[in-house]
Amino acid sequence: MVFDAEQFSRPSLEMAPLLLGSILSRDGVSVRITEVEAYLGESDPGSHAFRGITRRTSTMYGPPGHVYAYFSYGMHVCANVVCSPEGTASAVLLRGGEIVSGVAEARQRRTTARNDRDLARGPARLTRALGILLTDDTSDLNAAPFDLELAASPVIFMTGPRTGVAGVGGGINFPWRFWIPGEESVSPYRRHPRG
DNA sequence: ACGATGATAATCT
DNA sequence: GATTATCATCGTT
Repeated sequence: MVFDAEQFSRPSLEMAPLLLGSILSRDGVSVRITEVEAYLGESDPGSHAFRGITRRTSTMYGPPGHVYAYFSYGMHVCANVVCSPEGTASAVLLRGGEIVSGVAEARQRRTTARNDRDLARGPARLTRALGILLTDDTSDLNAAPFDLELAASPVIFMTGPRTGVAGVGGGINFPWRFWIPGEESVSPYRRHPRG
């Protein structure tokens, strides 16, 4: 046990900045988290759980400190940390990080990465570098093959609009993206044309 | 540096 | 059948 799962019984908006600087390991590769996004659940128009519980979102209603993994754009896996008590949907999407050990392993999984900076820059790249699959959905982060070490002390961070969220949930009314300023592994901000 | 585009499939309506 | 919490690649500055 490397963290107290009770810590994640709070809303994802509170947990998101605390995950910055934390180290997530899986199967020989360790990533220092540098960018995340908070999703509040049923009250959040940008959240998968906005329209209630479905087969996919049921994990977000599960116990905190577990993995919510979903399949995206036909070829990518993205990973969240479930927050809030069981029964309440809330999660923090892991958007990017820096490989701090197991670079060779990560490179084997991320053969298209041209440099080490790109190994885990972006949510789908991060899961790929760690070897996270759809079958890791609902996994406990306190048990093998995972290991999560929360940052010992709070980190300086910045906030802004969430990336890639369509509709009203993506506007500046929901500045729920958090990142460590100056980090190479933080994805550049992109404006998304909305038709 | 940035913008456009195709790839590709689980989930939901 | 539509939508999508994306990435790699190619083109242009």
